[in-house]
Amino acid sequence: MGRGKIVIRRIEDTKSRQVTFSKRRNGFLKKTKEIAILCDAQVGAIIFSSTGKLSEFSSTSMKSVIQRYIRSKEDNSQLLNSTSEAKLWQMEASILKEQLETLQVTHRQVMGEEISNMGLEDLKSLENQLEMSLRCIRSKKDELLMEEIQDLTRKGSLIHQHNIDLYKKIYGARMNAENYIIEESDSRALINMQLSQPEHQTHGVPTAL
Amino acid sequence: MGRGKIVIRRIEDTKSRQVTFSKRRNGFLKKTKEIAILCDAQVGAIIFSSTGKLSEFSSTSMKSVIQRYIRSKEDNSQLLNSTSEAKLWQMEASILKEQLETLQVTHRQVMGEEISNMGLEDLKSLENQLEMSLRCIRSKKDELLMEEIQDLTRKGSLIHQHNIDLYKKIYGARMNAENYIIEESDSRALINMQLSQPEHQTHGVPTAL
DNA sequence: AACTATTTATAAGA
DNA sequence: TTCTTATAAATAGTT
Repeated sequence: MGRGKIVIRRIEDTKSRQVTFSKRRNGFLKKTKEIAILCDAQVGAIIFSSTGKLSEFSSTSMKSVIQRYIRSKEDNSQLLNSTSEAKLWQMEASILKEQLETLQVTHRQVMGEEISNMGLEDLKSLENQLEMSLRCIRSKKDELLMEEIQDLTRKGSLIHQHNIDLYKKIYGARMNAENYIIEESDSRALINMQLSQPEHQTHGVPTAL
Repeated sequence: MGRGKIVIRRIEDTKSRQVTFSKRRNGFLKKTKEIAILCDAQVGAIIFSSTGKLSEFSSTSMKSVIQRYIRSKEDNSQLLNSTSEAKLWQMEASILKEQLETLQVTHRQVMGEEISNMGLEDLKSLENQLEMSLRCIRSKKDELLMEEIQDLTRKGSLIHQHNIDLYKKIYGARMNAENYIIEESDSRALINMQLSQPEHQTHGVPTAL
């Protein structure tokens, strides 16, 4: 939708983030109006830019949209006094939020982002940890590949056996040693063709049978 | 943006209004997500179809968007009664919980744990991602190491220069070429001793000065 | 803010 | 609802 394809991830450069924001905000608000009019829908859209500026559109009043929204979320469980219930959920939410934020930072670091402020020791231990993970993951991957290979080998043997049986049926007792050897090599070629279908990236796992 | 141009007015035919709604709703929610991610904006979008079905997207929790919206309107923050309040906090908690759990699973996978149920493709892409992270982290580490080396080199030069000055003071004009060379080599040895203090694991970064 | 080459969304049809 | 395809619209990169 522009000169080049982009991936949807946070634009790091502040300037271009703001430019993109104001372009897309226009498009977004336009789309919001259009769906409201075309489809006779009740919409409310609220958007705060990263600099904190508010933009909004609502087909009816924003208040009515929000109130309808809240009503639609209400179910029929009213056990606690709603004020204390609110407080309890609020506490729960704040705990969860904190956990989430901590984990998000860790995760970004593990993904190699947001490492500018990390010290040498932290980087070293992160590196070691990732190396360990990578070893686990590769070994699991190799395990799966080996399983697949074994599976294919088993299938190959079955096909091979089947071929031998077929040849026996065709040539019966007349089959001599010379014929058998020739035909066996042909049936092996067939098996190998069938086995070559799944494409693998190998990691020291021999694909040859 | 389609086989033909349309004018933005209510689609009278109920059937095609609904079809258009569900197509445009997808696009709308997609755009909402994109602007939130790309531009680091806080967005909330609420949309009721003409049949009354609710769809929504919010970058943070809808509650927090609505609350920020209400605050930004700078007046009666008593738009919500405590029942709605409780409901919104409950929603917030459940969203956070879900996010946390998802991220926890991802994180354990990245750490090479809980990979038993992963498929080959997922393992491959995880492996690639970790390799990329590792490259980022190592390059950051190397950068820090290089800085440290430069710093030490600078300090070393200063010490060296200081030594030369001391020798000059001691021997003054009497200093001959032979002496100077011997003493200089001694002062280099001293510098090298001081530089060898921090223990590094090297990654293609030469430690030799 | 404008321009424009591209990508993306989607209207119409199946 | 989902897919396909021709076309309109949005927008990324550039000026």
